[in-house]
Amino acid sequence: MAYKIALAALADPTRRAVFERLREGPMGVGEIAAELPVSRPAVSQHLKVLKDAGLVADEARGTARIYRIHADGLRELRDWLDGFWDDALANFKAHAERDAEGDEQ
Amino acid sequence: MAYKIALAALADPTRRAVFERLREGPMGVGEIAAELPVSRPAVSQHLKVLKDAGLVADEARGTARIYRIHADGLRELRDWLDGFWDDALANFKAHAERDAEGDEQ
DNA sequence: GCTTACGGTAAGTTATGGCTTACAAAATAG
DNA sequence: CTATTTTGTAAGCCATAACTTACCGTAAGC
Repeated sequence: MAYKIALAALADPTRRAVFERLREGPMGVGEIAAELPVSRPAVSQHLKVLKDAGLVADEARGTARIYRIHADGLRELRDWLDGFWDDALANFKAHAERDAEGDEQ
Repeated sequence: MAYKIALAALADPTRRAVFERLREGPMGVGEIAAELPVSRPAVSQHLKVLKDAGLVADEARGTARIYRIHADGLRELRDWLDGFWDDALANFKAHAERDAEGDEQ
């Protein structure tokens, strides 16, 4: 069910840039915003969405708030995608076999 | 690069419903729209987006046009997601080790 | 030939959401 | 205790995009 929220969260380019920034490791909000073409509040709003999607986790560190990539949201997205992957392969196989049958007739 | 388009395509609930409808197998536009709460032109527009994302493929069948799930878009999305998955695990592991170090001091 | 069925496209409307500026809250420094 | 740093939140603006109705093209059937 949460894969829907994760998909919506990762669809926005800026939000995806925030997410990819955390690939380098955990860091604070200002640090993320420093190399992005949007304001710090915008980054804060994006992080809220990513957190609700289970894609990032945060931790208080003094007055700062350190964000890092969280695996839960990624797992839900991966599981949903794998289901489609299997269906797509089965679908392709069935389609190929149906075509082969048609050729024989 | 195309995973971005695939993400944006699958973010919309209605478009995802169209896509999931094709899980049952290839079918025409009207057949898809029949059990969805939107008009047939809306479905047609969604299918165009899904096709541009490499998520579906179409085939002329008389006056009808049969759509089916296409594996290419799914593969790009899966590959991108797997990269994040690996990084997230490494990130988690490094974080856990750093915490353990901190406890020993 | 004309009609019917099926689908793509155009134009216009409306709602969603991403961005900015301004402000408030909380923890550290001095 | 005051000032500074860091972040979250509110209000408002504006662009995007999802949907509808209306129309056009195309293939089959009588």
